[in-house]
Amino acid sequence: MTQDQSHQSPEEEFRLFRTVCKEQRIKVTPQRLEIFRTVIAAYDHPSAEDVYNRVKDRLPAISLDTVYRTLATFESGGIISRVSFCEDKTRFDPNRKPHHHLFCTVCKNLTDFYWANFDNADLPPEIPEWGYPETKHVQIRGICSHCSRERNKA
Amino acid sequence: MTQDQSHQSPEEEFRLFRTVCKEQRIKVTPQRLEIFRTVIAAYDHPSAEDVYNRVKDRLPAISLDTVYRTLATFESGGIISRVSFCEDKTRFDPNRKPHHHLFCTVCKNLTDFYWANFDNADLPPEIPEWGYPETKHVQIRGICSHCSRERNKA
DNA sequence: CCAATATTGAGAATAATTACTACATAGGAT
DNA sequence: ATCCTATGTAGTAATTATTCTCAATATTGG
Repeated sequence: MTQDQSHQSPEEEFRLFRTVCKEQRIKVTPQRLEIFRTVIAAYDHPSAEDVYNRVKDRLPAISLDTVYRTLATFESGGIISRVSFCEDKTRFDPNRKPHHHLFCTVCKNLTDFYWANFDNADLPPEIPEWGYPETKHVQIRGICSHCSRERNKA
Repeated sequence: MTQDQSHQSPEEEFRLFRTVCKEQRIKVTPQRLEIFRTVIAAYDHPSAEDVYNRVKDRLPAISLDTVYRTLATFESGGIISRVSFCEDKTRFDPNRKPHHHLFCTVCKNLTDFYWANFDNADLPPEIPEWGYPETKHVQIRGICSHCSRERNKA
């Protein structure tokens, strides 16, 4: 619902990016910077190809593979996460706060939501038996209000 | 955890299958019967290719495409569901009870679990604003006890 | 500034899934 | 029970997302 990605000045953004690169021990390259900017500012859970198309405006020579590789790097550094339950492509998510997902099966839009009660709830007793959970996510699929209205028109 | 797929006699299985086909208005074919049997009895969330390999023992001429199409048919008829958040292939799930998933990121095994408290909990108030939910699932990723033990040996 | 090393772009490769087509078959009408 | 037609099937080819290879290039610690 609320999607308050941090929109900061280019200088701040660049400083943040340098810090991140230092932490992850990866080199600062123009490609990575643009991908970082793009994905951090994205509100719509873009796919790798979406990111590629947006970045191409500023770096026309960039390759799709670089985007894939960079997103994977950012993912393993914990800067973004990967959402793969949508029907087709993998999509990327810069939201670092604990959150959950609403997926509209008609327009394929993905929306974040927060649910503190769930986050704090005790897991069922069989989980510790199973092993060691690292992440827990709720995924709600349905039809968003917009698509539902469109559908009722027809 | 507990995976009590109904293991019934072949005759019962066949009767059930005929009923299902009648309901869905699809033809009874040997291919569909074998796929039905296989997937209903599966305890491990098989991929389309897994199902294909199992069915081939009984129907050596079957094509992978038929398996894909049949699984899609069964899915739209609500007989099985599709789990696509695993890293690679889509996997299929014959469990019709409300349930959730544990995914081991090491061995890629997928385990069902039940959580009535979650199923009955009220959703956060922003959901009705968003639209009309149809399904809600919890997905827990982590390391299962078995893999954790293996890892500690090394 | 330079050398060591990581990263990139281009195109090819891989893997999962779907489309197409000609033939076969199930099952309702007769 | 048999015929007819819609539907399903196998085989092959296409598509789509993603990853690999490798030579050329860029980055950064010293």
